[in-house]
Amino acid sequence: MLRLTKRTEYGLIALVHLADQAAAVPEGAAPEVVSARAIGDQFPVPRRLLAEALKALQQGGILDSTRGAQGGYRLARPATEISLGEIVAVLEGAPSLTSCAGLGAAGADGGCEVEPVCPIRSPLARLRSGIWTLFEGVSLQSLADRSIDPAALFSNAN
Amino acid sequence: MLRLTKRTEYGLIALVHLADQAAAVPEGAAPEVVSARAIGDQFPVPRRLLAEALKALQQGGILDSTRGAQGGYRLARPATEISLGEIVAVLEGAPSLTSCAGLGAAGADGGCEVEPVCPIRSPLARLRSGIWTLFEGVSLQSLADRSIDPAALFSNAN
DNA sequence: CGAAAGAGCACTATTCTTGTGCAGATTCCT
DNA sequence: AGGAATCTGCACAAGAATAGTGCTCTTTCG
Repeated sequence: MLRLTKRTEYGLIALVHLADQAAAVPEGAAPEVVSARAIGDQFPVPRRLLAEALKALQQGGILDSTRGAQGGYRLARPATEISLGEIVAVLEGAPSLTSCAGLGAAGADGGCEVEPVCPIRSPLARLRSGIWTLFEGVSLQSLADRSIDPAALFSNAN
Repeated sequence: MLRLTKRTEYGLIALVHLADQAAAVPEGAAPEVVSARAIGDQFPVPRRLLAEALKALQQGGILDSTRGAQGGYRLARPATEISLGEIVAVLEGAPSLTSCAGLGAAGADGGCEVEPVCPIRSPLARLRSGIWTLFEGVSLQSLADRSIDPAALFSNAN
C-alpha cells in the first residue's frame, strides 16, 4: 500500500532542514551537524518520533550521525543525489513491486496467464508503480527548494 | 494522508472493468449494465466490499446504477472524462488541501507568517499536492488501457 | 568526571481497515 | 400477482498499524 505516514513526514521535515543547512555553507566544506533536539525545537514534532525517523535514515545510509556531545546528523550525500524514492523506501519499507512486465512481448495481450486475477496488473498496482517511478526522479534538493510549485514537483527536471 | 486502500482497489478494478465493457460497445450507444455479482465472479474480491465501493462511486456521480432484476452499474460519463483524482476523492474522502499558495508574491519568502510550522508547507503536504495534481490529469481511460506502461502513466498526455 | 547526544528496547492506546451479516426497497420476468 | 434478482443502508467484530511515551545504555566533548 502506498501510504505516507507521520514518521515519513517527520523524516522529510528533518531532511529538508538539513538540506537547508548544507546549502547555507559556502561550498562543499564541512556542513555543521544538527542535533535532533535542535530540530525538535524548531518544528512542532514529537522528539521521540523524530529521533526514530533520523535513526532509520542513518541506518539507510542517507544520513551520517555523530555521537556524543556536540553530535548530530548531516546529509551523507549532496541533496541532489538523494532521491525521494530512496527516502520513502527507508522510512516505510520497500514497496515490494514484484515485476511481471519486462518479459518481452510474449503475446498480443502480454502473455500473463492469470491476467484477470493477477495483482500485478491491478489498476492500483500500476498506479503504485507509476508513482514510484516519479518518486525516484525527484531529489531532496527539489523538495527543499520552496520556490518550486508543488504541482510542478514531478513535471520535468529535478 | 495519501493512502490507497483495498476499497479503492476494488473500486478501480470495477471501474476498469466497466470501462472495458463500454469500449466494447460499437459506438456511443447503450453500454450494458454490469451487476456487482458479475464483477465479483470475475475477480477475487469480496462482493460485500465491492458493493460498498460501487455504492460510493454511484453517490459520487461517477457511476449510474439501475436497480431491480437485470440491474447493475454503468459509467455515468465516458472514461476519458473521469479523472483518477475524482475517483480517489470519492473512494477515500477529499484530501483536504487547504490552499495557502496562490496569494501572489507577498514577500521574497512568500509571506506566510507561521512559515516554519505551517503544515501546508511541510514537505509531505507539498508532495501530496503534487501527486494530487497528477491524479487529476490521469483519466480512467488511460488506466484501463493496459498497453500503457505504468511508468509512463503520469508522463504526458492522458 | 559530568553533561550532551545518539542508539536501542518495550509498552500502551487509539484509530483504521477489512470483512461479514441481515433487512429493506426496487424492478424485471414468469 | 408473485418470485427472483439487484441495489441500498446500517451495525458489528477482529485484526493490524500508527502514534506516542519512558527509560537505560553507550559514546564523545569539555
